[in-house]
Amino acid sequence: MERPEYIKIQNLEVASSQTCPTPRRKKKKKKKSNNMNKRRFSDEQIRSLESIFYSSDSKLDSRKKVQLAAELGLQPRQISIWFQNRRARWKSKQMENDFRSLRASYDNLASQFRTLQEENNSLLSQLQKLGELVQEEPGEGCYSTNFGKNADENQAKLEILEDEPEQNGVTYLNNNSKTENGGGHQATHLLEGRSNGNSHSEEQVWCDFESDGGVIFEYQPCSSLHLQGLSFWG
DNA sequence: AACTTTATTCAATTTACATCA
DNA sequence: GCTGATGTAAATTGAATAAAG
Repeated sequence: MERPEYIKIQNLEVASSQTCPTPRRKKKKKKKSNNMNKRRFSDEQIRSLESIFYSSDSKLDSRKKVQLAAELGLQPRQISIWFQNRRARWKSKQMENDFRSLRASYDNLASQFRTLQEENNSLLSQLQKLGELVQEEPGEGCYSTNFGKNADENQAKLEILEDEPEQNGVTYLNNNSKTENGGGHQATHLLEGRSNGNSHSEEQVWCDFESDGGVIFEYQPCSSLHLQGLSFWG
């Protein structure tokens, strides 16, 4: 397919009255050897173009283009090019704004995440203290089991509780987790990790918030939230 | 339906000019 | 005042797409 033959602006005679430098710019300079005579549009021309750009939703039909070109003393092709470049500038500005807004919501989300993480740590610590209290004062009741002696023993006791919850007077929360483990198993993991002093169980639950300069956001046990690859600023 | 022509758009790039250190 | 670096707007290029004949 043959490309249409456009008028070459560089070969046009553009009178200095049609396009002129803005007042604050100092007057200069002899043109270069290739006869290119490129001048910035005047403030008045830019004002008109801008106003049409916003009022016509950034597009211009050909009749309006010819009319505008006549009004501003420009070639229709120059009008087309100006709109084209203006759309590109607008798009790039739009992307900047989108980026700023996305970053703000990310920062907000990250801050909430840290708060929840601290809350979680605090609750785990309370849970451990409660476990220790129960161990010191054994009595009758649904939690009369001795936790904390060793991991194997705890695991065995918890499995019995999970297998026959009703008989043991224990109600497990079922959060419809999509993970293979149910809520009872999560409780097992938490207690197991705490009781044998193994901090790795917590690492199974929470992965590192920041790694390799990028950010991975992954909370596995209770939801399927995965925000990965949000490393668009370095 | 398949083709050519014409017109338009966009992304990427080049060019000319203004400004500043 | 000259010069090189830099930023920006105007213009070009090449590809894609759509409408009309």
